[in-house]
Amino acid sequence: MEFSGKKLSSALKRYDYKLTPQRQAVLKVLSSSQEHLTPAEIYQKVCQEYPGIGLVTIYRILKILNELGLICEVRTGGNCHRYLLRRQPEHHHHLICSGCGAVVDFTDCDLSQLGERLSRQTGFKIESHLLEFLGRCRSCQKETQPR
Amino acid sequence: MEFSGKKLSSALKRYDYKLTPQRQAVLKVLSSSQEHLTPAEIYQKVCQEYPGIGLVTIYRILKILNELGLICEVRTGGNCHRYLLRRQPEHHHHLICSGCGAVVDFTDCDLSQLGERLSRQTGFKIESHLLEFLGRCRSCQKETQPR
DNA sequence: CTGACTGCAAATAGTTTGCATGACG
DNA sequence: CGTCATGCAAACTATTTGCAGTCAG
Repeated sequence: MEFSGKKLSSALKRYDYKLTPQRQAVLKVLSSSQEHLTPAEIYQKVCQEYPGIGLVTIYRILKILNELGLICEVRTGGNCHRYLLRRQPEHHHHLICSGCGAVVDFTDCDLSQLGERLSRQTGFKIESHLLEFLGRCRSCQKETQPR
Repeated sequence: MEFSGKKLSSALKRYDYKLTPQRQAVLKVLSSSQEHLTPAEIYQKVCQEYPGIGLVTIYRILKILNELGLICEVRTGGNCHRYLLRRQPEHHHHLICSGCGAVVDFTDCDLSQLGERLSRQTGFKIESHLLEFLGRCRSCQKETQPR
């Protein structure tokens, strides 16, 4: 819905990346979606706006954006990656429906204590964490339950 | 090191799976490893014991074991899956080194409250969760730190 | 004996790379 | 204008599938 494209563009410039129409199109798609998109989905959406773009380009742009920390990469248990614009500077987590693959974000987690303890115990310097809850959303609960 | 192969075999039988030498070999490799192995790594180890096995077979066996809940599947941020024998019936989590890919397990996490709250807020029936900490192990901290 | 299991080869899916053309700054 | 970016095709990696022969129960 939103259009934080300006910020994104300047971020790209700041790192000496050129602002090509393809990149703008990808940024626009990402910034106007609340969902976690696969490269293929992004590709399709971008095609509507910028036909002729190559899927390869999507991958390359996503790679850059990910390295710059502008988007966040999720592996939703499935085969391929999904990307979401990183709106909050803080991390966020996912609640994933094992039925339909829907993803709900949440931010509140209190893992700092656990992180500190692990750091103390293992000597690791902890950089980040990934927390995913898996479950079934309301509508999928009504369908066949396993076993 | 350990050999819980007996239990594994009976588990397979219980579900009407045949106990072929290939499956035994895979079970043996899994039960004698404390590390998270990729299908390819498992393949190589099994080959020493049972040359001529196909990588395909590894995949098929892993799929079965995973469905039975005997092994646990991890995506360590990388390209491919890793599998570990599920020794404790309870879940466990991972602390992954972004430098060398080392994986440390830990079990103590207290997410029940968070899970309940999420369940209440979203209507999801939460089945499991995945928690991964990413950081740098002691030796990797000494090497080049980014930026 | 018979259906489940294996192994090969080929197919798929997701992603990356090489290279010549094209365009941002 | 020079360099970085793009797009195509091909390469690559991880994984799955079709099929005929094989073996555990």
